[in-house]
Amino acid sequence: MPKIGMEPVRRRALIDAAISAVGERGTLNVTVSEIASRAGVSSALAHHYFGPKEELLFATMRQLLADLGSDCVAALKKAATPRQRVSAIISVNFNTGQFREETVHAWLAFYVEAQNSPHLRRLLRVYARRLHSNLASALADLVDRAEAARVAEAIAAMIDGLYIRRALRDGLPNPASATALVEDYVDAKLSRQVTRL
Amino acid sequence: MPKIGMEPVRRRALIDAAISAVGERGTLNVTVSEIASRAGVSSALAHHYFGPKEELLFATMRQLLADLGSDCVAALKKAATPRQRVSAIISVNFNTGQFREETVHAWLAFYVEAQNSPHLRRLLRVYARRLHSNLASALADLVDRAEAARVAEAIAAMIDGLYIRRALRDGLPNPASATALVEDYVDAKLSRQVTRL
DNA sequence: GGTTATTGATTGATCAGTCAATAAAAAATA
DNA sequence: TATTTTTTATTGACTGATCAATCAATAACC
Repeated sequence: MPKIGMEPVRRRALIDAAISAVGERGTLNVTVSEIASRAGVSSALAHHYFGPKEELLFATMRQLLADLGSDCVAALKKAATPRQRVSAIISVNFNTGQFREETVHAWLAFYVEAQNSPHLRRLLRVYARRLHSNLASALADLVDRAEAARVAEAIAAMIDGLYIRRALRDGLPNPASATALVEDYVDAKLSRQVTRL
Repeated sequence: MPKIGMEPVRRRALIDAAISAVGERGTLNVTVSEIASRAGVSSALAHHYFGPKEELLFATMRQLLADLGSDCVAALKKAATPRQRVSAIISVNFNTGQFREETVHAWLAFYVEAQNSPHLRRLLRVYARRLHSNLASALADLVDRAEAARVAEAIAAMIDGLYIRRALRDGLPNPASATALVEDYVDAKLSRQVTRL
């Protein structure tokens, strides 16, 4: 059976399995066996490729971040104006795969685990900073720099908060209304400022 | 040694110990022994009073909610105008014991656990609904009803989001700036509306 | 013959939950 | 009042389950 070159295939399968297992259960308290069996392999193989369980979870988090990152890059590429760039970032968070129930639960689980694990914490901070800087740089063209930083923080908080509420109430804030809520905030803020473009 | 009438004392001590254990570790994955020893008793006693671990955690969550609730009632009592009532609610979330690092971590942990436990989910939903209705009723005097509901949702999301970010970055959004951010949003929204009061 | 893929079986640790035993307070009974 | 009985408080020791991690063994590849 051993076909060679299996390593990348298995790694990816295990990570995908981990995402779906964590997402479905809503917690990082999933067993290695559970993940492995979803990926169609034994738990021993999971350890063979990833070593300790933590390592597999780190890889999973990195994958989640990478997915969001590439969605974000793609969305920004299509945006022509600064205001559109802001909308693109908001939209990515609510309208791509990110806002699926499963993914939302996984994100939340990782957020909590980051409290314990400096490594996970660092990964999440990278995401938070990138989100913030993307927003702030788009906003910097629309309002003054200090205000841009503040608005970016508020938008980011609203996005995170809507994720939590999405996870809690069963699917209540749907993508469209979540997007509308954040956009409305942006409009409210921008309408009081002199736009530079 | 057995002094009678210990039950309420021990229950309270165990709940307090649970809050601080969960808060410090940032996860509900604390052992009954850990909680019990913080409370100065054996794990067997914890089981004696609360039965299964879950029950102790439910009681802990209920305590957290009750604390927030009474802080909220107290703050609302001092508010004279609708606008002040909105501010009071915002301020409670950021300026009382609620925004301490420990408490924030505990909240987050409970949020995640609620994904698995319908019972916890119900408890949290009560909190979310109360927050929303408090906000919406205050806002209903300032903007039209539909808009009030939307703004309330946005404020609630921002509050939750700032909690997450507070938990993630080490203490970055301090109470004052968190409050300012939300207040600024409220002002931005209200300034575009005809106030009725 | 060395490398890669794969697993079943095993080990060791951790924990939730139980239980029998101890002791003091309170209640019942003599 | 003196005694026995019941109730309440408390724990150490134990049990059973769960799981992460290891390892030796098997087999295909090159």
